[in-house]
Amino acid sequence: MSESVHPKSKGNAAIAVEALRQLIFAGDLPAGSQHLESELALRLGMSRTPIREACLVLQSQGLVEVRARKGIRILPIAVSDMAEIYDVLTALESMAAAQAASLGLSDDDLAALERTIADMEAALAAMDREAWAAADDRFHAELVRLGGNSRVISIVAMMGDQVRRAKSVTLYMRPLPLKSNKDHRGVLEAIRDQNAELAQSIHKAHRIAAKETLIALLTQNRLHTL
Amino acid sequence: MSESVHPKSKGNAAIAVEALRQLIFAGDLPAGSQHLESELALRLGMSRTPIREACLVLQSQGLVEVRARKGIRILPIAVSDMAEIYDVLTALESMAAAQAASLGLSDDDLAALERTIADMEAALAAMDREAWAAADDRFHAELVRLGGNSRVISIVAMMGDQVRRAKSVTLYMRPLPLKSNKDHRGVLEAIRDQNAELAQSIHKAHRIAAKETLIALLTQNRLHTL
DNA sequence: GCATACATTAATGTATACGTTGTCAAGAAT
DNA sequence: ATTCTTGACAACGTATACATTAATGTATGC
Repeated sequence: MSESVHPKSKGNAAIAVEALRQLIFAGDLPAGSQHLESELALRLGMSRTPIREACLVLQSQGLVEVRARKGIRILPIAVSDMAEIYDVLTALESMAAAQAASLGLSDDDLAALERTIADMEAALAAMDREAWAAADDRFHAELVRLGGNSRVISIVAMMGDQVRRAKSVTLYMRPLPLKSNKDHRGVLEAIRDQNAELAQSIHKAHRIAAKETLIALLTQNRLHTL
Repeated sequence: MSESVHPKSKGNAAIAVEALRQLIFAGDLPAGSQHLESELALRLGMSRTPIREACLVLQSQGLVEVRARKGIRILPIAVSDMAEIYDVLTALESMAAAQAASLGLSDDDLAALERTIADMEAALAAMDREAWAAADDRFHAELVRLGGNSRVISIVAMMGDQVRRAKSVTLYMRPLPLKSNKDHRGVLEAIRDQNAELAQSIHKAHRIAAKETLIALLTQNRLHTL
């Protein structure tokens, strides 16, 4: 018996996690809004049990807060939260860059990273901001992957989800980040040269600049919460 | 019906999280062992529902792994895991030290940190390893608290739980860490002097040394998993 | 008129029953 | 003898019914 073509092997709880994440990112569940378990259960066409489990997962990822008898609250992201997140990313990614450099990676290992940079350059040339942001995300994810620390990878992945919300808001507010790619290439070269110190310092400076740019944009535009 | 005298205000799920954590740390649920939900439910005198939720929480904290139809598996901590954890702690705590230094904290704010150092010195004088380890934990927790980044605080708290397991094993293998306190005092002084760079570099070196000591002990004693 | 105490109610937390699915073993076929 | 098939079982995943609890509204007393 052919099952459906879709891999149904995911349980309803996993589906709920994905669906709720989508709803949050799409703005269907606005930041600060509160929702009852039964409401979400009805909306997703399943019972409360998988909804509860999904909310626990999302809570552990810092996206929502479950409060007894007050419903599930979509956590707003304040400017101070973005500052905290960027600081964590700065520390962990810089370390990952240094460790990647000291691993003596082959050009083959670095191919994926190089491709993300090429993609960013192509996106810049086409002035395609969405494509640039997507490639930039891949660059950071690939960088920590090369670092080889699985805990860093998962922490960065989680926070990356939250950063995406803020970046999507500010994406069309700022000039095209032409300078940014110089940093990316610099990090790549330093890793290729096994220069850990340089890789770390370039990436750290890059992240700090990105943080200040983002925070300046958010405060200037009175975007206190996202 | 007087139920128990215990404060019932915590839900059963929260109780289960705490109880399971205790069982894991006490070794009643050995690393690598697998346990059915119904077994744990019976053992803690509650139904499967709060047990399931507790296991999800513990899984998000990296203590266990839930595998369908295979039971809850207590994750063993390999030496490579400890290396990863220490690297993360090094990066985040060093940043916290730097940020604490740049905040211009008053002596009052630093009192708690200073007390943990005093406690460590007292424990060393009494050659009380357990007390020293407890005070050392408090030192690191207090340091990141002063850093003021709530995400760093929670990440460090989570990983601290896992480090405790490894430290308890090696606690009586190594010489008393007499040199360690020089570092702690150095970090405190640097924070008081608002010397961010110095605070960061001292703490970073301290953590790297601690990592190498621990890993050397674990490998020498063939403790591949904990 | 205001405050306090109590009743109501609505939403979460928990238990349990049921469906679903992977595992494991026993048996047959090659 | 080994391997493949098949079927029963056992554990999880989900739904639902129930208990618990906190918030809200109402009534009463001061």
